[in-house]
Amino acid sequence: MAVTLADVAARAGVSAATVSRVLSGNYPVAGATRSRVLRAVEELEYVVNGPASALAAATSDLVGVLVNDIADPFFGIMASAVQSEMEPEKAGGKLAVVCNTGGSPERELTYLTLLQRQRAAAVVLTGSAVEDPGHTAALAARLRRLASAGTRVVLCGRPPLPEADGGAAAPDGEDACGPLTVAFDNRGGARRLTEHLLALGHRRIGYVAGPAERTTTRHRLEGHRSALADRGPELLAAAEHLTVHGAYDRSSGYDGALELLRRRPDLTAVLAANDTVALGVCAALRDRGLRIPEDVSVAGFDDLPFSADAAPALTTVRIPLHEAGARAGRLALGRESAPPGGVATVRTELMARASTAPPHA
Amino acid sequence: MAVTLADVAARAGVSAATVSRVLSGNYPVAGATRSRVLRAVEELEYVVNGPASALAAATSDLVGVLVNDIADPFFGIMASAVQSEMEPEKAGGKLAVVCNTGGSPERELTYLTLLQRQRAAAVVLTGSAVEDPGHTAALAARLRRLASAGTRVVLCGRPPLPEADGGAAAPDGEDACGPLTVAFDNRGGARRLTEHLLALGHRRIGYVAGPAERTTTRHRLEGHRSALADRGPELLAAAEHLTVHGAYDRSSGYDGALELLRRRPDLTAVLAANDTVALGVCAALRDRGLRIPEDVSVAGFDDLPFSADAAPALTTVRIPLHEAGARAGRLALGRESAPPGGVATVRTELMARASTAPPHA
DNA sequence: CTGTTAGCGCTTTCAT
DNA sequence: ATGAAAGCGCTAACAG
Repeated sequence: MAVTLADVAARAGVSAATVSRVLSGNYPVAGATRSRVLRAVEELEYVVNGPASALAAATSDLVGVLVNDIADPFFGIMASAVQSEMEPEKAGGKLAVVCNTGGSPERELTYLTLLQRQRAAAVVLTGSAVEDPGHTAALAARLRRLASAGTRVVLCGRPPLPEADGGAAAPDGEDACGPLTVAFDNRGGARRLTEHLLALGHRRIGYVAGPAERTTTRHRLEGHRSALADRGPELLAAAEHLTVHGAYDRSSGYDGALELLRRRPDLTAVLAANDTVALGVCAALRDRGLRIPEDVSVAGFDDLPFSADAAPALTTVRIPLHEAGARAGRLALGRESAPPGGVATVRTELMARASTAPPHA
Repeated sequence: MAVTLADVAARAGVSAATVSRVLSGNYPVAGATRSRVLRAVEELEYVVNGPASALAAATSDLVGVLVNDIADPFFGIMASAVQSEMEPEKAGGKLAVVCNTGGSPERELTYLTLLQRQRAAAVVLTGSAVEDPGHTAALAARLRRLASAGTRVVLCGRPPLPEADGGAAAPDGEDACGPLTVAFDNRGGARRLTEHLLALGHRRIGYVAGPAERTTTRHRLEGHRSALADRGPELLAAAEHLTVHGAYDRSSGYDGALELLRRRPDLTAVLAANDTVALGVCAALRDRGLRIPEDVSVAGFDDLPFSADAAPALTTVRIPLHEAGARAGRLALGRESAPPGGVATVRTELMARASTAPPHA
């Protein structure tokens, strides 16, 4: 039915092997032959049969990128950065495909199985991990199997897998190093952000956190609290009551801010889990008749494109998402050597803008 | 190296054929045998070799989703809706993978080739098409080849392919119907939006349009102008001077609004290519000291999640992106019958909110 | 530099 | 209901 390698070979008057060599370009072929083959390919509109070549070569050119929420630019930026390294037009180029887990651990596992089934060349897992022991174990097992099947595994924006402690399987000669990781300094960023607020004079700071069970949520919260703790134990003590949890979306920010205001109407600042949440916080404050930053300061996290020109411009913590994604992509392709220890931590940077100011009272 | 079907067969004491039948579930197998096989699969942690099965069966379970900008929720919402119909956990389930073209026609073609190489079960093209004759022809050819190779092709959020007129190839018995299409009523939406502004009393309405060569841009602009034309030729005549083009992003909105203000400082309303652009327009207006909607009304298009609780809430045109994406997904799977004529047009709905009001003067 | 020859792991008639 | 056997289209030694 479809045109095959053999058809091209026949047309060009060469053997199938020669056509294969021309197409993969990793073997010397005479110039004249090569162009004859290329012409036949053109004329026949031949397109390689991916599955057949993957089967024969025992590798495929698929690279999977798992994201928690494909509708969130946080992930979109990373995913597009990963793809930007793939060069799909080139001969050895890979096809980066993004898979949307929706934040569901089961779906994450499902996609990993599917990618293993496709014998993907690499997989990049982006975004925070769920901290459930059962899931962590299942995930680690899956990733180990992927790795041992020759698929490169890279973590981007999530912490390295916890050490496989316990007397499970002894390291059997294999190099037992976990997947390569591009981690974000969420803790340090959150810490500097809170210090910024503290330096401005704020003492009653609300925190609208992300989902409780995710690593990113925990790290940002820890950074926040460590800054508080340094300032005085009473601030830390009050923090629990000034923290609410929600999803990483706008409505959690809205609801969270309202809840915080109910608990402490004299709040002078609100920190949000991320920029999207921060926008929800702003909306709630505004609806309550509070001005930003005159009455309440607000800050986000991530520095997504819309943050800089929100009204007022949002103070936030910049994560170089594009750079991180691109690096993860290069690691996935093996085009960049592994960082020492397998973990690269990317810096985060405080972006102090108009949404934070000294408290009024 | 990896566990194969044969290993499972050996372990279960059956033939490879039986294991295959159990796994694909489309053939009667005795209950006892079946569970024995399943147990062997479990014990061996067997994962099907996708390429091998795709080669043998001449089909794969990949479904490609092409998007213009993966960092834009407009596409993210559609892509996630398409994926939501795939049931990757089920036996016959597909693996939906999204490919980011970045709006580049070449890349669109590249991805289509790659997907054809993978023998994808279906491909869904989302978002506006570039209206370049050369590219349109190349695209149509590619899609035709895909379709003839058994890949289902669905268009979502873009108009049906132009009729292949001219004396090219005669319809040779094949049913010459183009790809299935889920189109948006951009024209009608834009028309109603402009009528809303006109009804409010606005007469000097700026328009920050999208990239000139895209179908979506053209359709929205046409809708806008047809409403203007109905109100009076002088309004239509002024429209040209009140239109600027830019990308579908926030900064084009910002720059576009500034440019419009330069041309007509007495503008009373600005229509934006989409909600993201509208936010940029708002920012520019605010920076110029203009209040929304007291001094200038602003409206967007798409009704993305953030629009409802922007400040002020954005008047816009709602497109049921999720429903559209889901429908495209079902069409791609053949789980829903084709609409009459192969084209389903989804309604758009005016969402009049706080960012539009009668002009002051 | 190019052709020959085996498979890669699975699905699918065709028997039984 | 199950097994045997013939490919699917390509790659990769191995010759020449």
